[in-house]
Amino acid sequence: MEIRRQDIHNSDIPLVCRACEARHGGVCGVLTAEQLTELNKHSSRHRLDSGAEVIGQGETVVNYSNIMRGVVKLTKVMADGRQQIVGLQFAPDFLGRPFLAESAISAEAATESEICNFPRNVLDRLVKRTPELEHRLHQQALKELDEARDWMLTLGRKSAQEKVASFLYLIATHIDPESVDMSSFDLPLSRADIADFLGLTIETVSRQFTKLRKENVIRIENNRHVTVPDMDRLMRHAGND
Amino acid sequence: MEIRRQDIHNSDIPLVCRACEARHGGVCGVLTAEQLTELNKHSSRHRLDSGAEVIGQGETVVNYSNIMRGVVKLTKVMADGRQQIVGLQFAPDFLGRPFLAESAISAEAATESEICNFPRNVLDRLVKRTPELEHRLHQQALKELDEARDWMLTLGRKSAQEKVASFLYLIATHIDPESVDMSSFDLPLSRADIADFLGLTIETVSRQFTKLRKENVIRIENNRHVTVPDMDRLMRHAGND
DNA sequence: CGCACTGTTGATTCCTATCAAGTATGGTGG
DNA sequence: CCACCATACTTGATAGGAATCAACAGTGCG
Repeated sequence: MEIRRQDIHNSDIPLVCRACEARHGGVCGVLTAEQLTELNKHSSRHRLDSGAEVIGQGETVVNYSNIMRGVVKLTKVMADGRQQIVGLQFAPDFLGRPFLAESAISAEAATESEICNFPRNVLDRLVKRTPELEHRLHQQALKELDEARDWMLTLGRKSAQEKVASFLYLIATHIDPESVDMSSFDLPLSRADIADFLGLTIETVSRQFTKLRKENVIRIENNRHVTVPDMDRLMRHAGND
Repeated sequence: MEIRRQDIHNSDIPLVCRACEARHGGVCGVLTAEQLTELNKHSSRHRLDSGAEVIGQGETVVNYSNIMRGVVKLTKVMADGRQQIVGLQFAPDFLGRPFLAESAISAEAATESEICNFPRNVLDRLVKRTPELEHRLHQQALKELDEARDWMLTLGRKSAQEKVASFLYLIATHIDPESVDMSSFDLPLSRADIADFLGLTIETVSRQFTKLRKENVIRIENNRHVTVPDMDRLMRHAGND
C-alpha cells in the first residue's frame, strides 16, 4: 500500500509540483510520480484577483482546481438577485463538483488567490483508474457536507449576534491551519460577503461587529483585522457550548 | 467491467436481497452476488416506528443503513435545545457517514420506516476492496452536498412563505420518485418537524400553510394530505423561477 | 479635489417569534 | 358509550429583532 509516493526522494516529481505546498493537502498527494507528470502536462496555475470568477452558476464545468493560496467562496443566486454563500474553501482544498457537467453554484476568489487548474476530462479519467484518488475526493466531499450541515444550523437557528460570532470562529480556525495562534487574523471577506454567508444584511453585520467590539469579545483594526482575546468567550457568543 | 451483476438470472443473490426494492437504488446495486451474500450474513432489517432514533448526535457509529421504506430526518441540536433538520433521506438512500467513528448528527425516522443495517467495519472493509462501492457512496455524498447547499439558500435568503412552498415542492418531488403524478401526497413531517427543517416556528409554518391554502396554491386534507393543482405556481411561490 | 467604494450609525418599518387561547382528533379508562 | 386527557394544529394579540431607508465617515484613486 505504500508503493505510492516514493517522493521522499522527489525522484520523478515535476518541478512545479515539487515546489507546490498544496501537493500533500490537495488531491495530488495520492498520485504517483507518473500520474503527477501526466496531470501536470495539462494543468496550469493562475493568479486570481479578489472577486475573479472561477466558474459561474449554470456554466459548463471545464476545469477542476486546487486552491494554492487564498480563499474561494461558493455562492448561489436567486432569479431576483438574492445571494447566499454556501461554502468557503481554503488552500489547499480541491475545488469542483466531480461527475457533473453543469455547475449548480458559482465560485469566485474572495481574496487574491492562486489556483491550479486541471481539465475535467483528464481528471475524470484519472479518477476512474485511481481508487486512491476517488477516495481522496470522497473524503473532501464528506468534509464539505459536514461543514454545510454545520452551517445550516447557524443559518436556521442562530441570532444575528451568534451568526457573526460563528463566522469569526470559523475564520479563526480555518484561515491558517499551520499557525498555533488563531487569536489574530485578517478577514478574507467584505461585510457584504459576510452578510451573504450569514443570511443577513450588511447593516446588521456591521452592528453586530460593533456590539462584539464594545463587549470586548473582539478588537478590530482597519475594518479587516480581528483580534480575539478569549476564544472560548467568542465560542460562547457563537452558541457553541 | 460488466462481470458484476449477472443477477439478470438472480443466480446466487440472497433471497432477502432478491426481494429487496432498494437493491438497485441503494449501495447494494454495485455489489456482486458473492459480496451481497457476504454482506447479507451480517445485515439485518428493522422496522422503525415514527420518531424512533437510528443514531444520536455524538454517539459512536456501529451501523450504516439502507432505507428500505419511509423517510429519515437528520438533525442537529444546540446545547440549549434549539434544533435544525439538516437533511431528509428517502428510500432507497444510503444512511451513514463513512470514515467517521462519531456521528455529528442524529438520525431518526420521520415516518414509520424500514431499514437494513450493516455493521460499520464490514462495510468499511468492503469499501476498501471495492472501488465501485466507494464510487457509489461518493455519488451519494455529492448528492447530499448539492441538496444541503440548495437548502442553505432557502434557510438564509427566503421568506417564511417561500420556505414553506420550497418544502412542499421538495416533498412533492421526492416522496415517490416512481409516481408520475406528484400533485398529491402525504407530508412525512409534522408541523414541528417542518419548522425545524425551515428554521421557523410551528405557528409561522401553520400560518403559511393557511395562507397558501387560501390563495388556492394548495389544498389540505386531514392536516397531512396535500394537493397541488398547479406545480409551477407552487414553484413560483418558492422563489424558484 | 471630487468620486467611488466600503463600512458605520440612526430612524423606522415589517416580518416572524412569542405568548396565549381555542379547535380537532384519537386514545384510555371508568 | 362517553367523559377525560394528551397531542397536533390553528388562530389571535403583542413584542422584538432584523430589514429597510437614509445619512454620514473613512479610504483609495484618477
